[in-house]
Amino acid sequence: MIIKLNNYFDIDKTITCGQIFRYDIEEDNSYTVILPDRVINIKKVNDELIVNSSNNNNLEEVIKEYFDLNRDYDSINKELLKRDKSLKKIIDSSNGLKVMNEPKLEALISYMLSTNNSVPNIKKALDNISKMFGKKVIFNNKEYYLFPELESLVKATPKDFRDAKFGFRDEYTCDIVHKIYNKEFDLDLIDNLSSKDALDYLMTQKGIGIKVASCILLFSYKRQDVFPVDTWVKKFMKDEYNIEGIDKINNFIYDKYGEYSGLVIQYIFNYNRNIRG
DNA sequence: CGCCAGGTGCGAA
DNA sequence: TTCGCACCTGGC
Repeated sequence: MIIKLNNYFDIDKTITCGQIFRYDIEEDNSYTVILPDRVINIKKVNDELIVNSSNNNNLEEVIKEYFDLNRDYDSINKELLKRDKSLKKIIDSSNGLKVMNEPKLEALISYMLSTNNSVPNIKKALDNISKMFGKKVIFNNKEYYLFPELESLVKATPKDFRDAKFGFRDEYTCDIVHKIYNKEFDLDLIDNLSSKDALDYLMTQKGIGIKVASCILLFSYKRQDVFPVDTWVKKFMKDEYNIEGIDKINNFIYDKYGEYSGLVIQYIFNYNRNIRG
């Protein structure tokens, strides 16, 4: 299927900037990405996306929602530049970067895995648990495993998580999966909470601190007013503005960028990581 | 070996 | 409230 793009989309930055973990880069520079209910191969040619999928149900809608292609980023970027001219180099370096809309359970587990962990290890652990409890999909003659449904993942024991290389996060992840299954913890309830209450609610769970909670809200709940402040962003804020401390950074960012803070942080992360190293 | 990776929970001051 | 430290695992 071919999807016409109506504003600029940098598929490389968007996929590889650390928002998602379960993707492969193919020899032709296309990407194979595992979505909740399908495996897709996607490539951008000029202003079109060429997509093949193991499941063509509502494909265009699913792709547009997943990559957040319906939002008018050009207008947002213009507004941000008006508010802060010094953002120009950062916005330019991140042009076409989208904040994706990820499935809730997978985002929760993925970012819980990210605590004191490396991207390759996170990906391996997600692949392992998917292979153990997820549905197999054959796509382009290769085997892929979708991220497990809750009803399947709840069967996993702490040892299963440990075997899947979750490390010391095994008990935390196992515990929260059971709580979600038993309705003691409700991922859908979060939709109705203010961003601050949603952060607090997520942080009642072991293994979820402010960084993980922020990632979940930004990347899975469209909450662009919350934003993860990680080691990269801390370094940038100290080097560029000489601001240190999580509260000071939070206030500084939110005062300047408000409802677009999450997007700006993602731009800064991208800039800091790719341009400056 | 030691150190670190897009942090967090815990106990001690 | 803040501070220091340990923590699975794999790569360097």
